[in-house]
Amino acid sequence: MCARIVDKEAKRREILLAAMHVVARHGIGNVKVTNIATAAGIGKGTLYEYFPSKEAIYGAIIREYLDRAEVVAARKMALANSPREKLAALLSAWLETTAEESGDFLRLFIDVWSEAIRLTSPAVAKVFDMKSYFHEYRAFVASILQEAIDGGELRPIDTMVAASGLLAIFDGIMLQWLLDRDRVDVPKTIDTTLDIIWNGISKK
Amino acid sequence: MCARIVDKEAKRREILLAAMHVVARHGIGNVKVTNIATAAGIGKGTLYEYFPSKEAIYGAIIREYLDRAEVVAARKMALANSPREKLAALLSAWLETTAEESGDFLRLFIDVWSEAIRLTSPAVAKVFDMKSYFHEYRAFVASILQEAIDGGELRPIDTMVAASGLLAIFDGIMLQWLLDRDRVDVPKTIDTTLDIIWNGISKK
Amino acid sequence: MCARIVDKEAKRREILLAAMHVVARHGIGNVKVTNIATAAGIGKGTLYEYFPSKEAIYGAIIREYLDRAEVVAARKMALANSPREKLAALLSAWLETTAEESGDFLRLFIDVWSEAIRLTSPAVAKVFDMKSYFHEYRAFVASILQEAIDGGELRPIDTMVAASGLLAIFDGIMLQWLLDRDRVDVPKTIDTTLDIIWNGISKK
Amino acid sequence: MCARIVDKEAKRREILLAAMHVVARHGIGNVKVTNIATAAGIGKGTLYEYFPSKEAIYGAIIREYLDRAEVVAARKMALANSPREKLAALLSAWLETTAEESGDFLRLFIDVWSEAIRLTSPAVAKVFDMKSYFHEYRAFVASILQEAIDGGELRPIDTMVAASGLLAIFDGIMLQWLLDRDRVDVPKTIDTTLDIIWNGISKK
DNA sequence: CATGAATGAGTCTTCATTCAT
DNA sequence: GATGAATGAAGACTCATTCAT
Repeated sequence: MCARIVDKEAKRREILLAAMHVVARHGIGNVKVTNIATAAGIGKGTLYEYFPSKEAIYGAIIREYLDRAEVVAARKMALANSPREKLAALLSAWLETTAEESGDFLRLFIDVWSEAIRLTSPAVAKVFDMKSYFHEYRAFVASILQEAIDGGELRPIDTMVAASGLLAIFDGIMLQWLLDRDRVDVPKTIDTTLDIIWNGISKK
Repeated sequence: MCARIVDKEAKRREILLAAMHVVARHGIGNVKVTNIATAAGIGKGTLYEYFPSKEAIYGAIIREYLDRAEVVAARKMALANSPREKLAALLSAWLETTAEESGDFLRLFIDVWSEAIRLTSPAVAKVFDMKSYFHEYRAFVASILQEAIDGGELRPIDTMVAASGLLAIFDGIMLQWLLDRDRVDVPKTIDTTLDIIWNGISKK
Repeated sequence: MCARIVDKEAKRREILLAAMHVVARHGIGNVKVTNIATAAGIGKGTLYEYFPSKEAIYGAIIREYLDRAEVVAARKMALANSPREKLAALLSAWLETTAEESGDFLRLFIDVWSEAIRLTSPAVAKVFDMKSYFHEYRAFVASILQEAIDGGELRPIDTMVAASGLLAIFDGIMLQWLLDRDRVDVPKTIDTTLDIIWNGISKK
Repeated sequence: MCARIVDKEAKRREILLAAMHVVARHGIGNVKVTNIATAAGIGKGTLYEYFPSKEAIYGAIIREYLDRAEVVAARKMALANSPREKLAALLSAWLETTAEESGDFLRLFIDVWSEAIRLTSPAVAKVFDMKSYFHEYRAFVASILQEAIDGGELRPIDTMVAASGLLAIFDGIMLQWLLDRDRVDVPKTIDTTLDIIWNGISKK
């Protein structure tokens, strides 16, 4: 008696975006389904028409967050002309995505990690395999480094290890920013550190 | 004057250690007081004889974790003869502390960060000011770098930024290890990365 | 827009009435939320959809009790033609209200006082200021006495003091009834006592 | 191994007095056994050497409170020369007892009533039968009135009813005082009301 | 399709009582 | 006799999920 034609997929996305905002603002541990429903402008029950559980929403949020970063990265990397620029593109893509919404997604960042670590959550695990995801990511960064080594730009090093270090820089700085937004100049820190590292492994 | 004799301080510590294990294993968000009590081999009510609340236990855990790292760091740094060695001492102190207890404290690591971020929790905030703590830590690392610069070993750089980068690398690597213990070789990664960085900012 | 239709206000009242019975029967200090929920024929959680806390229920009960008395009193006083009748109307209004529900509210009576005293309970205090309430009540009774004095029916006395005495008699008799329902004939006691008092302050 | 010779009865009384203070100060519902033990300067466990339960302490407190009033009343009544004076002696005895300890026992008063009403508490019921107690008290007051009637001082009335009214005055005024200590002048109110009543039932 | 009222399992916390020393 | 550490039953409250409308 209350029918309404709706593009399920579009609405699902709408809800997801609302959920992202709520999670970003309140932290993944403090979000109630009511908050999300209200933010999405729908009833609590409707939420369960689009997501099987709260956990599933979390999974989708993480997925979305990572997807966004990937899209931005792809766009930026398309414009990069050297391995050095590619790396900078990659890191700044993450930075931008995380800094979106005036930094509210920053909270999401740590929560992504929290969830990533607790592999106990099956609903999140179902969405995708974080472990593999990050491993592949590391391998990708390593391949960029390898490219630079092959090009004679960098001296031969363990690329996987260096890749870890590089990604670590980003992750770690995000953490610091999260804790103390006023005192950490993220772009500058990333830039300087990347410079240092690049210099450290450059051939000459 | 003839009551059961108990070293309250010792028992408190015992409970704390049990709690650390439980938190490390289950994650700070999934711990129930019952778990802790059971792990400590005591009744639920007894817990409250030693800690005013669950939150207070969390605060004490974080305090303990950081204290341990500090003690180890102090010991290691006493043996260091150069800024380079001091830095290595510092980083490996964190590494060791985090890796203690067959790696269970690793999980604690991310939870420390999680808690650090949710400044909403007053019981934890009361224990100490995380923000200041990490700022001072960064300043300390910066002073080591400055020492190296003054000694002519490193070229002049923004030491605070470089300190951020260094700590970030460490934190980030921990995160990666946390996610994928098998594929990330932490000591090697830290060592290699530190090498790279040192090389990157060395004078020559 | 097609949810279960419920008159929240009506249901709230329904729950309140159930709560009143439970409190009247068990005494305000021995009531568990489960009792109230069961009595109201709802789940524990549902209670909290209508009242923010147990304390708030108490506040609402007290409010309800006093409101009832006031309504009855207003009705009765509208029919009173003399100060003497007004007083009788007032006292019997309290009597009737308290004796309602086959005397169960009698117990409520003492609990109202108990709660009134423990001003520590903010949830109850928020509902209304007991102190002022009873002061105004006393003043109202005093004004009736003053009316009788002005009309030459009573000799001049300290009306506030006499009002205190009058209300005290009523309260005290209720207490006695509460303790020993069989041996205290409330209407008769009130009537006789009011007669005595009126006689005691009548001009002639 | 920790023997100590103690006059059990004296110590029991000591504890009781401490308990009275605590209950008077905090209200019967907010007292913890720890409070009482601390106030009595003994350990929690020791309490149970002298009283079988918390409830039993309450019973003893009520008993003590009533006993005190009785002692004072007996002393005062011995000096009274007329029924009128006897009644005044009786009421003022209660007043003084209740007003003891700068009014802290006032709280005890309402709690005595509360307990009296909840005949559910067997531990208190065991100490004495409140119902009979108050009935006998009423009968005693009635006998004083009868004496005055016999003496030709008062006109013949239902003495039990009048006794109820008289006691009610005291109880009710205590309640009012409890609620609003500043605005109720207890001695004056009792005096005035007694005057009124006496006048109301005096022969001429 | 949409809803939000209803729910009860699950939490933290309190505190009277016990009992080993 | 004295103690206070230990306890667990009990109670207020939360919230993800369901389902009647």
